[in-house]
Amino acid sequence: MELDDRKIIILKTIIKNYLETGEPVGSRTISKYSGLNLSSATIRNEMSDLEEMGYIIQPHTSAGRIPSDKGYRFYVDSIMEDSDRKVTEATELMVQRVDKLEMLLKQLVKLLAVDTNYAALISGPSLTENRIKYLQLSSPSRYKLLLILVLEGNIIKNEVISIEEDLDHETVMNLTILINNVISGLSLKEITPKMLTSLMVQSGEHSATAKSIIDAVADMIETDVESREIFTSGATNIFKYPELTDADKASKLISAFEEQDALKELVEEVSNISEDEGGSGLQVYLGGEGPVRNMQDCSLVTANYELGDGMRGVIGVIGPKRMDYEKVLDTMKNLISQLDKAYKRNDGDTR
Amino acid sequence: MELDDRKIIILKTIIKNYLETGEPVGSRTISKYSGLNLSSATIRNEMSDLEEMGYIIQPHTSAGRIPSDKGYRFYVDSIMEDSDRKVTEATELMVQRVDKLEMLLKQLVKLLAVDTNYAALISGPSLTENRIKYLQLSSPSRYKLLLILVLEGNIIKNEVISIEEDLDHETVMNLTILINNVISGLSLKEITPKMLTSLMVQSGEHSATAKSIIDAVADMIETDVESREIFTSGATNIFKYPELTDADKASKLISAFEEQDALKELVEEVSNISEDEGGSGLQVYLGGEGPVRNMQDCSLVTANYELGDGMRGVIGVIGPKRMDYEKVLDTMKNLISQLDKAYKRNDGDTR
DNA sequence: GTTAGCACTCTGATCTCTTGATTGCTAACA
DNA sequence: TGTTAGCAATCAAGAGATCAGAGTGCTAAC
Repeated sequence: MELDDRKIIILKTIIKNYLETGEPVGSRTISKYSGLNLSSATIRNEMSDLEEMGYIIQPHTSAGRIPSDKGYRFYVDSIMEDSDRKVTEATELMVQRVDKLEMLLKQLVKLLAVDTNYAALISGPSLTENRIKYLQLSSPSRYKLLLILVLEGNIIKNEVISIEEDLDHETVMNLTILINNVISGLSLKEITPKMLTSLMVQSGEHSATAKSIIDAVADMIETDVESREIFTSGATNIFKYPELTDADKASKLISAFEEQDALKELVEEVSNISEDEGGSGLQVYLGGEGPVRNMQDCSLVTANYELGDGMRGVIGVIGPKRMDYEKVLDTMKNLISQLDKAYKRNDGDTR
Repeated sequence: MELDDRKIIILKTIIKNYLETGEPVGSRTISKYSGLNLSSATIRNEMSDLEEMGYIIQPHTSAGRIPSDKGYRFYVDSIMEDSDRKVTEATELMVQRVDKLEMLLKQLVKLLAVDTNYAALISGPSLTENRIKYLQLSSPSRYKLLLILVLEGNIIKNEVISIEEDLDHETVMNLTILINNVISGLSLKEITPKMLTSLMVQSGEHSATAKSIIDAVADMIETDVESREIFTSGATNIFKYPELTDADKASKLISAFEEQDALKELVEEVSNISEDEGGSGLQVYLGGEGPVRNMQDCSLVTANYELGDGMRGVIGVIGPKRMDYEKVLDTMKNLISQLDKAYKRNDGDTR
C-alpha cells in the first residue's frame, strides 16, 4: 500500500489535531477540518489503511486515532513546514546585554522554557578545547594558595588549595611565572602529565607545592569535563499537560531535573552523537528513543550551540510526546543564532 | 475546662498517630494504643472536650479526629520530647572532608533532604559582615579587567569588567596596591561611598578606571546581599505525601523551589526574625503561618547557622503539615552543630 | 471510488447500594 | 461522679448498574 497525498493530508490533520487537544481524533473531525471535502466514511477507510501501515493507533475500539511513534517520526522528518517565524524581540534584547556567561545561560534557559511552555535545559560550554590565557596565584592565608585560571573568552575558574609550605609573596610570583611559561596558550586537553612533571623539576625546592598546583589545575580541568554545569528551567511546565501530571511521571521527570545526573548523561550522549553529524545538530527524540529512554511519554528536542574557540554546548527541551515540534524547533534555531551573534559581538579580542 | 494530664496523653496519641498515617484517628484506636486502659466511650467524651477546646478537628461527622493548628502548635511547643538521637555517621564523615563552601552546602542540603524525606533548602552565608582580605586585579585582554575579591574564610568572588583605557601590567599593579590600601580589612558593609571617591582622587589619571572597579566591587557586594545563593534538594520528596501530590499543590511548591525568588524572600524573612530572638533560632511555621503563607498544607522548619565572622545563613525544611517534627528538629540541630565543628576545624588562620 | 446507514463497542459520567468506621447519646454500673 | 456498654445515626468510599456519546466497521447503494 502506498502513502499517497490524500493519506498524508489526513495523517497531518490527525497529528496536528492531536498535538493541540491531546484527545484521539475521529473520522468526523477530519472530514470537517482537513479541507478534503470527503465524508467521514471515506476518511474511515483511509484511516483504516493508515493504521494498517503503522502510522496511527487506536487506543480502544470506539475511540479516534492517535499518532504512533512512526507517525510522529514521519511528521517531524517530512511533513512539518519550517516556518520562518519572527525572532521575538525579547530574545534579541536579552541576549545583547548580558555579559557574564553564567547569567546569559541562566536567562536563556528561562526564556526557552517560557517561550515553549516545556521544560528546558542548557549545558555550560565544554572548555576542553579552550585555551588558557594565564594562571594567577596568590596566597590568601598561610598554607593556602588561591589559583585563578583565566581561559579564552574570559572564563574564570578558581580554587583554594592547601599546601605544605608557607610561601612569601616573591616565591608565589616566581612560581606563577614558571607555570605560566609552560601552560599559557594551551588548551585544557593539551596539558599532558609529562609537561607537568618537567615543570616540577624546574620548580626545585618548591616542587611539592608545584605538584599540588598542577594537581589542582588538572582537577579543575577534570571537573569541567566530567561535570559541566547544567542550567534548567520550567520543569514545572509539565504540570500543564495532563498526560504527565500523575504523581509517578511528574516525580520522575522533576527528579531528573533536580538531580542533574541524568541530565549530564543526556548532554554527554547528545553531544557525542551530534558531533558526528555536524550541522546545526537539531535532533528530535520521540518517546523512549535515545537519551530519554525511561520517559515513555516524553519527547526531547536537542541542539548544539558553539561560541567559537571550541566552546560547544547543548540546548534541550523536554515535553510531552505531543509537543508543538514546529514551535520548539523554531525557537531553538532562533536562540542558537542569537547566541552566536551575541558572542561574536562580545569577543574577538586576545591579548 | 482544663487540659489535664489525661487529655494531654490523648492529644499526643492522636497527633502521633496522625503524623504517621495521615488518616483521622478514632476513639477505638486511641483506647487501644494510648496505654490508658479506658474504653472508647470514655475516650470519646474526652475527645469531644478536646474538640471544644480547639485542639482537634473532625473532618466530617463519621470520621476520627485530626489535630488543628492549635493542636500542632501545642504539640511542637510543649509535648514533644527532645530526644537525643545519635549523630548519623554519614553526616559527620561528609562534613569533615569537604573544603569548598559551595560543595559543602550542596552536600549538606542533599543530606538533609535524604535524611528527613522532605524538601530542604540552605542559603549561602551572608557575607556583609565578612572582612575583605584583598582585591586582586589583572587584565585578561585589552580593555578588560578581572577583579578577584578574597574575603575572610577564603571566599572568592570574581568578575570581569570592561574599562575605557588599555592598562599595562605595572599600572594594574599600582592600582591594585592603591585600592587594597583602602579596602583590605574592611567588612563589605563598611565600604562607604566616601571612601571610594577619595580613592578616585588618589588614582589621578586612572580615576575613570578606578571608578569602574569601585562600582564593580560595590556591585559584587550588592549582588551578594540581594541575592545570595540558595541551594535546594529533595523537592520531589513531596510526592511521597498524598496530601501534597495533586497537580496544583505540587506545581506550586516545586515552582517555588525552582524559581528561588520565593525562597529568597523566605530566607530574608526568617533571618530577620531570628536575629531578634537570638539562640539556636529553631522555628516551626505551621500551615499558612509566617513565610509559608501560600502553602496551606505545608509546614516549614528553619534554623540559623553561623560560621564565625558573621557569616550567617538559614537552613530550612518544607514538608506536609503532618511532618515528623521531632525528627526534623533533631536532624537540623545535628547538622548545625556539625557545620559549626567543621568550620572551626578548617579555619582560624589569618595572614 | 464515494457515501449513507446501521449495528456494535467502549469509555466515562452518574446514580444507587452497601459496607465499615466512627460518633453522640443514653442508661446502667462502680 | 466517673466509666462503660449498647445502640442508632451519619458519612465516605467503593462496587455495581445504567446510560449517553463518540467512534468504528461493514454493507449496500450510488
